Amino acid sequence: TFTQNIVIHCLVKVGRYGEAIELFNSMREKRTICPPDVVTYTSIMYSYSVCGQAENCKVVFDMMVAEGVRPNIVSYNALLGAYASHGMHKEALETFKLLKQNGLRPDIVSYTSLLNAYGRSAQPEKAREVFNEMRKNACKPNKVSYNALIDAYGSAGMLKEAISLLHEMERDGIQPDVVSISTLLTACGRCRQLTKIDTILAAAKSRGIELNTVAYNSGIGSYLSLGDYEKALELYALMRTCNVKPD
RNA sequence: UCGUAUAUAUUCG
Repeated sequence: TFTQNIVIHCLVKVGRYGEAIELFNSMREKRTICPPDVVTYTSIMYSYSVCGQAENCKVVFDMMVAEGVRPNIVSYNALLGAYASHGMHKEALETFKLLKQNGLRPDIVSYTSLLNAYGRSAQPEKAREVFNEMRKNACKPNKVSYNALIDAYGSAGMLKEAISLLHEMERDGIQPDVVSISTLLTACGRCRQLTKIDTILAAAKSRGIELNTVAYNSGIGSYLSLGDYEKALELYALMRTCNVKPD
């Protein structure tokens, strides 16, 4: 079972989902030799999540329960992640409640996924509530949690709040990273505040955060989305100067 | 890091 799980994991990572499911089904058929365990089911749930098939992710989750394997926190988190990626906050919240009903404690991944579900459905205030609840339950938000909340505000047009989280995280002892910066650069375009791009680039520089390709793309994309081609080209030139590869 | 699974950024059809 352990060996097969590793193979399934590899197949999923390289995008050979059909073969992963084939192997999964063969394990279920010959249950006496290598029966699927909680990791097997969860890996398959994850593969459906990656394919954007939240419904099938839930089907496998139910299948696991029906076949006598207890979902653990990672299984619930995989389902939460599938819902979150589609902004399906209602289903995500139900899953979150269900996990607690089954005696499991939400961990940082659970909270961050639920937060993200609200962020993706344009409900930054609900995302903030989840963030606060996380702390109340002695679950310290990390870099990923902060970045997800920054994106929740940025996607909702609340650039001020997004930027102030940069300072809030530092006060909390957490260093912003290139994802934080990239998220904010994207937010500048969505919030139509291109003048903040320079502010954010300066903030990155002063913290020693090196921008990568995605981060430059974010900034250039923000300029382009509002038609500021001059600034877009300028940023592209900076990217070349810094030896960051365009894609 | 200590044999396998889960959460955050650019592309908006």
